[in-house]
Amino acid sequence: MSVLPDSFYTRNNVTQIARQLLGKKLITNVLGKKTGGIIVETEAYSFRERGCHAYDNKMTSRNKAMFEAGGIAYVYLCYGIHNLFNVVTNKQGSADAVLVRALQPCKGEEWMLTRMNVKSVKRITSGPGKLTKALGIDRSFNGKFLNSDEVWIEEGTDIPSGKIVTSCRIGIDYAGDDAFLPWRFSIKDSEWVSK
DNA sequence: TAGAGGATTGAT
DNA sequence: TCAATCCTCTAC
Repeated sequence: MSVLPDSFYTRNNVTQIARQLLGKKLITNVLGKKTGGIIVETEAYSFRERGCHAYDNKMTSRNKAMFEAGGIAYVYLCYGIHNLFNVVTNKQGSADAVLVRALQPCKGEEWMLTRMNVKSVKRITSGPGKLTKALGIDRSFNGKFLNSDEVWIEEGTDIPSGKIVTSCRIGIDYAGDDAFLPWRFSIKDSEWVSK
């Protein structure tokens, strides 16, 4: 199984990357415990629109990872509770990113069950805050390369465009008209996508 | 340095 | 429908 090359991430087309990440495998290796899943839901964010933390090229101590060259992780805390995992894309200085919203577990299910303190693998990764907990991702992953020993993305199944559902992004009402951009992508009929 | 709010979730 | 919970940003 091969890890995605840097050239996958550094393209200047964040929505295409968000679509192509569907079917790929996100894997973490935390304290020797390998866990991961197939990406089934993503959202694209770009500095060109208001839904993005880096809108209008505004760099802060929180979002500076987004301004790095594509191929690293951007992890931040939301609502004081949840770590959200993003894949940084585009070239250095162009702050685009893809939020991973849901996975289909495919590796280390027993560790994920332990982390989530549940007995069934169902729904343990069906949401951006839950999948980071299941995979052991926290803010120490911010800025990590996606070909490191601790987190990486592998080639997976190519999802034909007919199997991809496009919709509006979630939870960004403050973004005005940009909240209606069809930049959320998920695999049709997958039982693993978020609610 | 204080105050407001958020790319969510799960319980009510 | 709402609270949990704390980091981040903005304004003063």
